[in-house]
Amino acid sequence: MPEQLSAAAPRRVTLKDVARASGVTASTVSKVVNGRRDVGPEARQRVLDTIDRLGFHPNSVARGLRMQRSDTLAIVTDDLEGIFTNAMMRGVEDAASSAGFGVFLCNSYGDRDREQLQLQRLLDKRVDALIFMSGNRVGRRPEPALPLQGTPYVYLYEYGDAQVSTVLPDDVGGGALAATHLVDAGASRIAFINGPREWEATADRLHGFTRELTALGHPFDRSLLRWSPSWNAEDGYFLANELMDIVPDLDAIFCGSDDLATGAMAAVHDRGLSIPDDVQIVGFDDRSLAEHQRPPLTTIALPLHQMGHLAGEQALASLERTTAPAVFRVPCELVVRKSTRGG
Amino acid sequence: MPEQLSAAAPRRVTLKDVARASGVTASTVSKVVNGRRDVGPEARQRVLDTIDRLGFHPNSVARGLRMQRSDTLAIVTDDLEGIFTNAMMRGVEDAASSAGFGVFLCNSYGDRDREQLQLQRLLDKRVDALIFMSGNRVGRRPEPALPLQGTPYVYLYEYGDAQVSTVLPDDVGGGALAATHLVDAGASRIAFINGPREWEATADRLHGFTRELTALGHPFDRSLLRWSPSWNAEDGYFLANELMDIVPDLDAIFCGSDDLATGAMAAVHDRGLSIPDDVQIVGFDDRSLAEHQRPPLTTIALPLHQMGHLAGEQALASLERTTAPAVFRVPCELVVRKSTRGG
DNA sequence: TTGAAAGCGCTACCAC
DNA sequence: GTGGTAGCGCTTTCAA
Repeated sequence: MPEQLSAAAPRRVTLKDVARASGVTASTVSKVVNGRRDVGPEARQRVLDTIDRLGFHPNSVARGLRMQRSDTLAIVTDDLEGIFTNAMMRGVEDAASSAGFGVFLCNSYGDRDREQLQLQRLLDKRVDALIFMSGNRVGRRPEPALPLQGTPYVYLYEYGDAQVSTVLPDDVGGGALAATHLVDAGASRIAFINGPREWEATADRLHGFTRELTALGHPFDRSLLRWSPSWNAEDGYFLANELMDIVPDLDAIFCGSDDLATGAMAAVHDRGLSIPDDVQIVGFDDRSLAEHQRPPLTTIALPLHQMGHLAGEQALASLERTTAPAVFRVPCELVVRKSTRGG
Repeated sequence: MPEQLSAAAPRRVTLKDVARASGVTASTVSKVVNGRRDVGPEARQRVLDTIDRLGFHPNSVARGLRMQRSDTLAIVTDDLEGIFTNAMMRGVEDAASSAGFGVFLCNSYGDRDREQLQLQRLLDKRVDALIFMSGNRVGRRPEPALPLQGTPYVYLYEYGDAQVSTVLPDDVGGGALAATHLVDAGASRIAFINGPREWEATADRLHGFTRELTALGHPFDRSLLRWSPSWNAEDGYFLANELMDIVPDLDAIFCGSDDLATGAMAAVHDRGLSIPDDVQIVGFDDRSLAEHQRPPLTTIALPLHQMGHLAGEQALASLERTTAPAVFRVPCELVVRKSTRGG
């Protein structure tokens, strides 16, 4: 009977195959594969050659069973289609990949039952660590929907009350960045269209913004602050108009999102004013739409990739159980384009 | 010595624990867990109770080793941050999740060496099937960077020359949809700002568009066709202006992307014309920016979630090795908003 | 330096 | 119906 009848799924070569073919036992091959030093040079070479010749690759499942670790991370998110999730996931994947880890992707849709189901599956698969990532909000999240049996986890773009490592953008610093830039660019009557009050980030940004303005000798005129009910362009348009009605000599608007900024720019245009000559605009987020505005929008970039990367690293680090949990505030970055005079 | 010194990572309960605690052997427990019928009712009940009491969950790694299957899919993409990847991934995750499968995420950055590395890891982890997903283009891709050892795979939003199941949007139908809608809406001088020539999709859309127009008794005037060098708003703006210069009585523009349409709308506005009263605009893709345009943009929605879902299902189906590979064209959908008079 | 043996947690075959 | 046994592919003592 021919051994390889179906070429489709040939039996994969195992440790034992290598052992047999190089005239040693499985133990020795295992040692070679794992870089142990207690193997004779000639035996090692023979094994190495055979591995190459046979194209042997260790079965991770078997190794995982034996080692009680799977070299696998998981991202569980409440919104796989959130506008920021992509970039963060790429960061996580980068970090995991560099360490030889795989990453599972789970979407809970923010539903607790679903999260529970997903978590149980992940625990059954023995993932080594979890990353809870929020897609559409920054805010406190409840405990994981399931006791995690000692599996370590970190929060990314969200936080809980547990003793858990947490990765967030530095919103305070982001606000300060906008303030510095606008003052540098010669603005003196500066308004702030902030995002919705419910979002923790908005308080932080306001704080950073006003504090920095004060430090720079341009204390913020609170009457020029607006809390937008949403992050959308429509509200940016409306609020910018409202501001310009009240203060005709307004010369700069800092917006809590690129969408708000887009609306604000439309409002400025509609009055026949020029950006940045009459009014300078700064956005927040650095979504792709920012650079395609006319003029291209100066904005504060959320460090999404770095945040994801850091979360991945922290998840990995948690496996060593050596470091204490911490909260990380990743610096935002000022991206100067044409809607301000700076740069 | 206390058994549970570290509460952090208690030993997990195994099949054997359940067996012991219910006075049967592992075999019997296994049968119960797997819903076998050859177990006595009272034994079954006892086992079930114990499972519940102890909180037993089968170890997937062990099961995977034994069964030679991991209940795991993998997505390998060349662009994790592509504007369409999110939605497709969610579709895949939905399909996988419903079947109790997990999904690995891999980013090759379009780099062949990286893809090779990733694929090898996935094979080592014994994933059951792969989904190759393109993030930023529709086009022929080379063979997988590694012989897949019989692991089945499908293409999503890209295709190769192999005998491989492939999931693509129905671009021909999408073009036709736009034609029908515009004619219904009373347009008679219709232009088409198509995407770049290199993209396979653009030829398909043009074909569907013109064929349908002809069928409707409004043959397409080829002089009103433009091939944009990019998908961006800038080019949409420029080309729309060019078209309006040449044909003053233009009353509709079909654009190959929502970004192109955004540019076209700006051009129309700049001339003091009204949308949709003077000129109707239809986009393509249905990205989130579409519904926030002023007026909100009528567009042809790419069925990204459905495509991902279908790809997931096909990957799952390929495990049964019963169906022949096929290429699927998932219908686009007309989303009527305010930039056209239809609806 | 090498290998025999045990075992990670599970399923399946085949007696009883 | 039930359980003993073997084994999935690997790592790790421990003895030789």
